Amino acid sequence: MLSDVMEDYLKAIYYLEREGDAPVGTSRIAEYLEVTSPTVTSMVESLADRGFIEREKYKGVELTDEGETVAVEVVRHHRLLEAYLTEHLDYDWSEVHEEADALEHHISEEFERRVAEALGDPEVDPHGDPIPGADLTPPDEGVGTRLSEHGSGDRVRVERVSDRDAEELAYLQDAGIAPGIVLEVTDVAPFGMVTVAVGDEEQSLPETVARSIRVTTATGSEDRAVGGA
Amino acid sequence: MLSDVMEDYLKAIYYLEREGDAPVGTSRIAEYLEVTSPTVTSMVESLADRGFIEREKYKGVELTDEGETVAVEVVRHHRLLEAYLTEHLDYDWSEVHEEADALEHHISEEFERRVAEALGDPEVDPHGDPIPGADLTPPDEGVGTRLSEHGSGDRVRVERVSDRDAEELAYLQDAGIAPGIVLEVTDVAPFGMVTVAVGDEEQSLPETVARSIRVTTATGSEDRAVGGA
DNA sequence: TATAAGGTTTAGATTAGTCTAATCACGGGC
DNA sequence: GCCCGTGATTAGACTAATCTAAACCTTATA
Repeated sequence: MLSDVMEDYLKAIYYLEREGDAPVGTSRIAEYLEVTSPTVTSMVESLADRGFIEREKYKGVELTDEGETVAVEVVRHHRLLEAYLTEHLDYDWSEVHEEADALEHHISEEFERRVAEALGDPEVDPHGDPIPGADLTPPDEGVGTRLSEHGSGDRVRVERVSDRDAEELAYLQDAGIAPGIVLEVTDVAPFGMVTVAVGDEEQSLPETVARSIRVTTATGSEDRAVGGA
Repeated sequence: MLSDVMEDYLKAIYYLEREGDAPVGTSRIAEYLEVTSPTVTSMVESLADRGFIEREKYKGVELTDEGETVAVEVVRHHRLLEAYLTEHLDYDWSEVHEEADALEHHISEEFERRVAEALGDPEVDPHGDPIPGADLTPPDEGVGTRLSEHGSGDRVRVERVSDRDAEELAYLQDAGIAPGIVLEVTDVAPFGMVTVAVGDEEQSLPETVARSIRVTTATGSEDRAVGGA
């Protein structure tokens, strides 16, 4: 069996492959998981020995198909749990991430199945992240465009926000920005600061935050500032 | 923080204190947790150092108040999970134990609270085991008497069955024996083999199984072979 | 093209949890 | 009251995951 820690490394590599360039370097993994580089080096050696990643020394790593399947299963667990906690245990979408992180390694196939069934096999979790299907095909993680790529006057619908940072999530929730919400970019200032109109309110978002929000162009029929599923 | 493993040791000592004589010896813990005696010795040293147990060398161990509180919290998690899985995720009462064992160490206070609320703060889990309250006062684990102590003609109501052995549980479920069921002892054979009438069926139970079933004397008003909550 | 900077790996140590083999303690029976 | 068996502990080793400090590649640039 695979340890929790190994699963965490595979999940991290999965995210990092999709977020930046491949191959994924030691220090990016180290930063993401909050461990030191030598720790990552020794861990990726084991993962390569066990066939979950391809590794080229001094270059970086890439998931093999087998490693990707493991990562996708953990991601499926995570996102199903986020959806379940929100839908059936009255959690707020901004606070489910940590709970899901703790539980994702410890649920059985049976549990996964029953939770998926209770939810009616949803396609996305409360943050708008796609939930991989039971066949563990990697989902398309790149829906829409980054809010940071838009300019003044664009009306967009929020598709997806990052679930990783609790502080950021609390801020977004407070600002009324969530998946399904339609907003309009009113200004882009130096350093990428983006100002958006959400309903009657204006909010300014630092570039890092705007980059982590994925949006699609809003059609005229959609209501401003009204959330959807 | 306390590791999963340490929590498992405290939970094991909690059960063993209530099941047999105190203090609890090394080999009983070793057998219960399926590890070797030297492993237990070294682990109980750490637990004693950290104040969770009193230890007397060559004699055995006993939980301190602090250790007992930790054990009771884990037990609360376990039993709430068993109840939740049965009630809300359509699990069968005979198959929830392992899932609860895996999850009990990883749920937050918040999760515990929300699950308890969703269930309406139940007093017992699906096996009839008492669920400790949020204040973590140790519950009375000794309800009723053991089925093995009864003789021919006794009509009793099943209060509680052990949740530890999946095979035994499957057998009992198949035999129609569950908490709430009323049955009548029709025979006690050598080696403690107990024969009981459950509805129209007769079932013979080995002594070890009969000892793990706790019952109370059935009053006339109760229906035979009809389960209750 | 030589070198310095930045990232990566090696070396060596630490902690937690486990094991086997060997030694030790305690209590019952002669 | 001694001896022996059962159970407990000590001794020593191993694996997984982590760290710090030091040595090592790679690459960009001067």
